[in-house]
Amino acid sequence: MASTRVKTTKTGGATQAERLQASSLQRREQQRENLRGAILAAAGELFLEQGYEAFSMRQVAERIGYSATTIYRYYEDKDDLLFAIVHEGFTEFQRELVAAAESAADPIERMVALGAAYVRFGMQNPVHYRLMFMQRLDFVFDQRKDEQQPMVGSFDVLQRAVASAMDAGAIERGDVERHSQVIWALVHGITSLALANGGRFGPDDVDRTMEIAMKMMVRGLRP
Amino acid sequence: MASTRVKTTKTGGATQAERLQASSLQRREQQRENLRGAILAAAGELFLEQGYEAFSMRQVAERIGYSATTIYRYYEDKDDLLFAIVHEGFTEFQRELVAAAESAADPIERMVALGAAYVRFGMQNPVHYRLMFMQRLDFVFDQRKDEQQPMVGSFDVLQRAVASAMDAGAIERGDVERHSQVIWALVHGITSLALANGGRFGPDDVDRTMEIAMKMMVRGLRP
Amino acid sequence: MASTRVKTTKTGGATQAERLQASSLQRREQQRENLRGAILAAAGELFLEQGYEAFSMRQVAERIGYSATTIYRYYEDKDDLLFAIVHEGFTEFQRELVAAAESAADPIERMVALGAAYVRFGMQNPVHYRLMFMQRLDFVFDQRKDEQQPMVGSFDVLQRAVASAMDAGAIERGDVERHSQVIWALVHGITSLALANGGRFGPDDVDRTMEIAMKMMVRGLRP
Amino acid sequence: MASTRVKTTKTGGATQAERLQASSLQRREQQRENLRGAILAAAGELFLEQGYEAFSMRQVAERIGYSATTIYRYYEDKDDLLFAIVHEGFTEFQRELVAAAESAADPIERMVALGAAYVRFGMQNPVHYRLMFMQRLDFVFDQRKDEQQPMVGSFDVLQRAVASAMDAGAIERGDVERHSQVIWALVHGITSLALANGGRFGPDDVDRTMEIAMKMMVRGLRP
DNA sequence: TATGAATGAGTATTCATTCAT
DNA sequence: AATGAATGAATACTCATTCAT
Repeated sequence: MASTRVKTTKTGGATQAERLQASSLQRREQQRENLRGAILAAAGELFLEQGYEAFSMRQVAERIGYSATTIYRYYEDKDDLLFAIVHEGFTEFQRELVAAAESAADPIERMVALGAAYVRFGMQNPVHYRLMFMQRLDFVFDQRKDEQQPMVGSFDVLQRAVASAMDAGAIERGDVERHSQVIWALVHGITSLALANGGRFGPDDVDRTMEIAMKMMVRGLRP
Repeated sequence: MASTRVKTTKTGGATQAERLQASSLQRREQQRENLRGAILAAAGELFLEQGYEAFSMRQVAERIGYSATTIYRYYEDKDDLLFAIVHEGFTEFQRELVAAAESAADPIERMVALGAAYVRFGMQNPVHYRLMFMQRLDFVFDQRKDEQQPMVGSFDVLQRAVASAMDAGAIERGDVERHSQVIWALVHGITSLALANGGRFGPDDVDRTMEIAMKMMVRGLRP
Repeated sequence: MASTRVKTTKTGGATQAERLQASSLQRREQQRENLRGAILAAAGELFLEQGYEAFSMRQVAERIGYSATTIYRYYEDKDDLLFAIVHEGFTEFQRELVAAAESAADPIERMVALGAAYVRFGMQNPVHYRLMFMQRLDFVFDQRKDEQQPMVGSFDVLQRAVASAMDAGAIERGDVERHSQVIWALVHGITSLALANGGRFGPDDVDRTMEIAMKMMVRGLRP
Repeated sequence: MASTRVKTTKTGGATQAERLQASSLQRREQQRENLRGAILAAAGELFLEQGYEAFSMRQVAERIGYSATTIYRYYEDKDDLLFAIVHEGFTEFQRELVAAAESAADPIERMVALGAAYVRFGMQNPVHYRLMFMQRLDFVFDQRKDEQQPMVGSFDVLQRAVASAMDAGAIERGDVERHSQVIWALVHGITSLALANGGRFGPDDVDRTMEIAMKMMVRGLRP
């Protein structure tokens, strides 16, 4: 019935019909984004609780109280939904890396800050990290998806830091991409081992390990 | 016997039951006593061919020509069997690390040799590496399971190398375990990124990346 | 508009809804009035490409860039749409039979020409033939649906040829309808076996078989 | 418990254990064949009631009161089960053709008897006929399955009849296989049209049509 | 006139595991 | 020591169709 429509607006301007249509469209868009978001959120939760293997479309559907079919209106298939989670994760990841990069003016300090931010993200979002960097690393390198590519963007942040450190003479000159890979490998290694080690590898352990690692990195790359 | 009847009534594509019956004849050649070993071997092969997700008890059973039930006599459940594969992988891994460690007298060279051996193992046994270090890293730290612990043993090899390098004054003194972790993290990071990157990360790339990494490590840890 | 937002948040593989939206722009070119015709054409194509089992309303809708719901405005349900395809097929079928009938003045030659045209139609429109004469033969005899009945019309062409052959004394007198049925059965049998046999029954085989069949028919019906 | 075992046998001869094992095996075989048969029967019924499209593994399972999974112990997949139905049909079909062939000594009469038997089978087993000759004609020509091939066997019966009619000079000499195809096409055409026509094509109609068809065939092939 | 949203029912198939023998 | 039988639960995904707007 029209009752719901009346609620939304009532003031002058355009034709009533036009206003109705416009707001109706907007509402639909809103609803669509809402549900899309709700699915994503539910998927994230489920994934967090049950892990990669147990994650299933049906359970996501049940969690939001919609039929399983409905999900397919919003996400093409399971991979598409998982990809969305990964995408979300990388967006946040990139944000944190950028913030870290901006937090330090000194090239060396910036690199260290980036390393710390990387590991911190992993420790604070273990489920996402696992999905992003361990279970579905294929998404990261899969160019076909995602034009904005926060995956690549994240790596770029690191690469730029390395490049400017080289420019500043803070570290020895060399292949920027490859040096970045080495640093990435180092922090990724620490993070994934820490995550796997679960209980026995507390925040303190990570900090102390990182201290050694960063020191090694800085001294090892010095000109 | 009635058994032939079954064959005649049903032709063409074989039923599960029939496939079992057929392979049952073939299997007598196989050792009876070390059926446990045969299962493990078959499981390893299957795992290598199909990967973690596709690995299934039924297929292992079919491969050795025993009923699925039989496997449960030798391995408690799927995880138990997977653990055995991991264990086997670590045994080989340890062997290669030990060989690498023995190949070099100089403490620094030994550490570099260990790093190279680590990465080489990953590149040459990608399926096992993924299982051991990425998919089921939990096994590594799961003390309850393994008494001989080649997992821990492998790490010890590294730790000893680090310790003796410190003793020899080749690298700065410090917490041996933690330094070892950093090195492990570095090579693990490189290996897992290389594996994930699949096509775009050929042997040459790995070599070049390792060159930088090892150089950074050596210089970074120098007293 | 918010519509662009949808596009940006979600990238890569398109959702159902998005694919619809995209093709919706494209479709304006299409005729509005004879949307019914456009649907039919798309359905025909799809059916031809995918076959009976894979044919689905959703895919038809997607192909013309309208929502699935829209189709239901023009066709009651799936069967109704399929019936329309069959109807179309029979219209063409009748056209070809009529042409064949008119191509020969001699009564016997005309019957042979009809037989040849029948089989040719089947070989050249295998998908439609299967639908019309094998999968949904029920449509042919379903009086309720069609008023113009090109199905019946096609049969009439044959019946008239038989009748005039009888009148001319070219074939023995007898029950026209029944004689026509026999001839229809003969050519239908040949066509359907040829279609089913797929690869092994090439055009040459059909020709040679038809030669025998037509000769048998002609001699068998001679007064 | 042993109680069930005791029931089976109790008389002398071999070791008790041996006897037990033997009868136990036999019983199992029996049971296996029973269930296999029960599935096939249920599948046939279901198929008969619901038709090809609606036929599903789940429903077959439900009908016999077993879990869906169980069926897969006896039939590899849906096609395998359908094939079994077809096979069963062709076995009966061949039996009836052979009986018809043996019922007549005269070559011409034999051919007519075969034609009649063919059509009769179709009219009396419409569902099987449809599956065998219309829906899954691919099974008939699919060499890979079924070594005994009652499909091919059935056709051989006809071919032999044609060959001996030629030898006896009852029909004109010519390509046996092709002549057989024509005859097959004729009776298949009649049968499938009769089946499709459903109500309006009663047994009498079929008889009268066949009368004309057979007469045409006999006269048309006469030397 | 057209549509977006939603659904319920259904599909074949696979899996790890248990149990009585 | 080994097995055949059986199962329950689960999976992703597709379809025709309805309804309010």
